[in-house]
Amino acid sequence: MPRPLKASPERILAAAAAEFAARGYAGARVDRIARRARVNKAMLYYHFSSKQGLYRALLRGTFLEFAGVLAGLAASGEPPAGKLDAAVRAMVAFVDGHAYFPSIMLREVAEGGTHLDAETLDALAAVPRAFAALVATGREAGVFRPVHPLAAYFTTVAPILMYIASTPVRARLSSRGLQPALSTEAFIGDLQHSLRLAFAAPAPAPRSPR
Amino acid sequence: MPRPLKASPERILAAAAAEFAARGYAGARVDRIARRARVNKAMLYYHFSSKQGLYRALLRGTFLEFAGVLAGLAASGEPPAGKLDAAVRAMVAFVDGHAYFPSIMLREVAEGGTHLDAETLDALAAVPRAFAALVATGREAGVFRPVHPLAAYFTTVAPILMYIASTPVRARLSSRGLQPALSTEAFIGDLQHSLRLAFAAPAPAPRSPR
DNA sequence: GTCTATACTTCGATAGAC
DNA sequence: GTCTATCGAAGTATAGAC
Repeated sequence: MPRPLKASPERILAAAAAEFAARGYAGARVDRIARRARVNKAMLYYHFSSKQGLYRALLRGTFLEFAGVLAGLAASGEPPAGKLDAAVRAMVAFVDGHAYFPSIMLREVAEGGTHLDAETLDALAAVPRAFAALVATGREAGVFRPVHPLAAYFTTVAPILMYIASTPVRARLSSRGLQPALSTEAFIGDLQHSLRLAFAAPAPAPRSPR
Repeated sequence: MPRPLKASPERILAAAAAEFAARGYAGARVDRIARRARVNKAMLYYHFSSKQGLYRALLRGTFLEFAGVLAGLAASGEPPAGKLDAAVRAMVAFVDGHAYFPSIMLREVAEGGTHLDAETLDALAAVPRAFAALVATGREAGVFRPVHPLAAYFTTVAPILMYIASTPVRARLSSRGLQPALSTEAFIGDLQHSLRLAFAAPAPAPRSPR
């Protein structure tokens, strides 16, 4: 294996992820990305042709990977309530390996998808679609109430993204005594509990009470 | 009233809100803000001294206003479950008058609060604090289960912010047939329903069943 | 308070040698 | 595939007259 670490394109993508997450598309500097990736700017443009091309390549790959994880869960044999818990866990786990994901997702939503082309939009759409498939199995099994799949998606994903992405702000607020602390484990537990209750089909009324 | 419309500082704030929401802090252009506000750049700097100063002034005011709305709800005499519904409605209504709010909030979270000074952080912290007060009244009344107030805050606010801010992306996805439509009314109804179930204290087991 | 004109800086992108 | 050097555009901010 003569290749020392990672090849240039991968190193560039990793550096771009950190930079875009921390500063946003407009705030990101191509020079900084190149420096972090230990390549020069010309190399970066050689592989990705523009700042925009680099951004889209990064997001397309990330969206598809994330959607793949959710699709795997939806197709698993577990009972639906367990799939929901697993989805929450899986999203948090995904973020462990892709620390830049929440920030970039939040930013792109806020930006209205301005920087995305058709191909990247397709990849983005795969994420809620995979989650909807998961919810559908619960509805078909009669254990979830009839929530709109997209409403369920936002109710599940948005708190996770915002909680994780807000870690630095929450740390600042906590250290200044402006906000109580909340550990990831406690948050995940609370959220899983909330979602189970939120989506559960109402217990059927007993046939003859009393 | 000789003054034609709004005074310069207010027009500048309004223009800044639109620009920062659409493009983010780094993407926002002082020239564009000045042009939209129908003042020149020098005027803008005269009133707000810097791009950063303008941004902070805008956010501080918005955070305090939003926190004020929630604090008013928490202090109302309504039953807690009704306060929760009202909080969801109030957040959506707030956004109607402050269309820029969701994008800016999402962006600032993603950015880690980098652009905020102590004073603006104080204003930001007032928002979850007001919501926690609302949740506390429900817990004290015994009708909410013991969720962490901050977890409840994220579970409530994040879906609303993301749903609203994602309107442009969702429109693009819907029009390309990549995603089902979801009206604001349907979303709000689903979310209110979900949150009522999610936070409700479990019904006490009947003393002597059968 | 309001304007025009401009100084100074930084950024995305490329040319061209190796 | 990799580098150095650099160009032109665009950005924040200010000077100075009114």
